[in-house]
Amino acid sequence: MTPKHFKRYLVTSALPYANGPLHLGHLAGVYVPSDIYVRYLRQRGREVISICGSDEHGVPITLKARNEGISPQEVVNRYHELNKKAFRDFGISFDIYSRTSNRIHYETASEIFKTLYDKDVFVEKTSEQYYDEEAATFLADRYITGTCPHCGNPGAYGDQCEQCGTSLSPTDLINPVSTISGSQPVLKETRHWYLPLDRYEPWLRQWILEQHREWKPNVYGQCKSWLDQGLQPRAVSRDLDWGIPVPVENSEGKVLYVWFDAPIGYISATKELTPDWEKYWKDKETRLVHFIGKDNIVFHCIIFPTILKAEGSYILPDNVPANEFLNLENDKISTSRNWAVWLHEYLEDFPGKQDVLRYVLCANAPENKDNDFTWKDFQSRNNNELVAILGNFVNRTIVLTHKYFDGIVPEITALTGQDKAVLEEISTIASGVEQSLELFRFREAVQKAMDLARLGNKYLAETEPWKVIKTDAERVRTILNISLQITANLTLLLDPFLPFSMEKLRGFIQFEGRSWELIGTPDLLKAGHMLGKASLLFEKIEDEQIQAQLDKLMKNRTENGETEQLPAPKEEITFDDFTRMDLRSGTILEAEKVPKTKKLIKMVVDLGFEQRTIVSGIAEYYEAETLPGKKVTVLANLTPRTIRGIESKGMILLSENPEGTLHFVEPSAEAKNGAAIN
RNA sequence: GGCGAGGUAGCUCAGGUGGUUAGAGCGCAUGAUUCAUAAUCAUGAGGUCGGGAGUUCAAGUCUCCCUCUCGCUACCA
Repeated sequence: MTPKHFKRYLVTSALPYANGPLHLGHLAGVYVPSDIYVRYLRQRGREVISICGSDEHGVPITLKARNEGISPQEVVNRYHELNKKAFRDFGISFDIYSRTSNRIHYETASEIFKTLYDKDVFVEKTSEQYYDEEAATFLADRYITGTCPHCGNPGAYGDQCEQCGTSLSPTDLINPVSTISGSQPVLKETRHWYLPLDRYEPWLRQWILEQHREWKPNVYGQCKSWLDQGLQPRAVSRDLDWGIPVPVENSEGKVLYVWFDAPIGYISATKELTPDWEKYWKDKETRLVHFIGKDNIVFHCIIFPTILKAEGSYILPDNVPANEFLNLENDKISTSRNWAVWLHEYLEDFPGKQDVLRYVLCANAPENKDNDFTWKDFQSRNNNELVAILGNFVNRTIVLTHKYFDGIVPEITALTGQDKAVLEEISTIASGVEQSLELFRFREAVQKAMDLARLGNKYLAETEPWKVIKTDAERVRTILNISLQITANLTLLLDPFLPFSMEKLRGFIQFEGRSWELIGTPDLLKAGHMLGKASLLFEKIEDEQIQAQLDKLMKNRTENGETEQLPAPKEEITFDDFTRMDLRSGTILEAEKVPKTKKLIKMVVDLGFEQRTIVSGIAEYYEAETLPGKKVTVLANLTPRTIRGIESKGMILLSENPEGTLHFVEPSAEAKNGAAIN
């Protein structure tokens, strides 16, 4: 639990995927916590490096490139630079921000693959996958479209139908079409290498479930869930032309699967940073910590450690403080719906306020469960905490010092019991912050750190220097000296959280100290020291600014919202096509939920000429008991299909709203059972 | 359906190994104060700790059942 036995720290932050810009969810979940952590460690003088970079391989990038008519490299170049700049702008202090399209990464990933290959770690398997004969290439799932077997959407992708949300495999699609050439793909055998996670399961159980019980509950639980469900071998290669070529013979057209090479990017980046990289990756006295979001838990807790373990010479992560997700104004952040706050846009609207966002995201970080970011909360934390508590204390201290002592730190004349208690309290607060940080409890840490500013305000309120000055100027010297010491200590204590503001504050008081170990020192500022020029540390955020952000979000929502969610018009058909469908009016006689399913209801429907058993996935929208007597439209000549052991003869027609709710298409009351619909 | 994570004051959250009147911040009310960006300080009101049963001298904290939210997974128009 206590990290004392570690000599040095290797901190990694999830490599952002280089096919889009960063939003505040990324910052809150991964980069703000990791940056606070490494800044704190540096300040303590610990040996630490912070590693990050762009993850630049994988199918989505090739798709984006294809859509825009540019090369994958151009896509990743664009977002690598954009995201690198966003991190820099927000003071995320990586020691290196690398990228997985670098040569050194190709070498590192290839080497590790080779090592595992030579050790016979992989299993080779042949399977059938779609192949585009015109383009002479295997097709990734996303490159295949076809008709969804479930909802009939003709534009479903090979991995998922975006209309009904079902996840698919390419062979499920009806009439599959290659999006590359438009031709009909054929199934062809292909050979791939698999990482046999199942063989490492006993070891993983031991290592995680026994030896890392201290991991956060959400992380530990997620791992347990995966382990209990049983691990399967996972393909480490793919047929694709964008990525790291599989470094063995007879592997033309095959690259490493992006999940295999991405985490190795941490290693390559370390190599790029320092020739001394091995002491970080191979010395047991290094503490490896991965900061990630919850979507990455399986890769960092199960797959990557398995790779490292199989390789044999690397250390394993000591902790993986994964955060949950941040919602935005009560809704999931969504890139495709443009429901997000983009980092570069934030800085345009709130220039110079990166610390405000860092603060709010830390204080409200989704550490244990999904959390909600609202602009109103952003405003109130800024106005009530940063401005009113921290900024205000600093300001009143500096203003009083200028007013009474011309900006020169006055000397201590005599210490009262209260003065001593306040000075001692500084160290107590600091050690509380330390404890929280060591346990990755960042929201608690920042809360505790702010207590020092609260203490300062309380001290001023109780000692009332503005009153005492009229009767006892000597006493005021001590009071302001102590207030200034608190201010100087604040610059140290809050620096990991608010680096820009503390830099500014150091300028206000002309203080140079940086070391964490100085915290608690009662004379950081010597008597006679001249303060610098000061201004306001934080400013209020007005309602109009908040409303503008809300309006911007709502505008985006209506623009790419509901209308685009409606399915695209289908291609024209003939009357003949239509008449092939035998649509009938019917009435539900019986209905019961199919046991052990979430969505299925089994119904008996009266079609006049006969009674049919039909299974339908509507249990999430209708109670079985309410259904008997309901009139429905039935597609009567659909090929029967056995679902959960029940033969379903026909299909009940339902309308589906953009948000996914289902509603019966009901014939009017006069329609008799079995009446044809045409 | 299976697995996992959650459901604690109006809001956001803390609550090692069960033990006196369940905590913090914000919000709210009242009072004090004016050095300060009408900021600050003090006091107070507010909780059947999702519901039920059980173990125990004693449960927010352990066991079981139920319920709601989120994630993964299965099944599925």
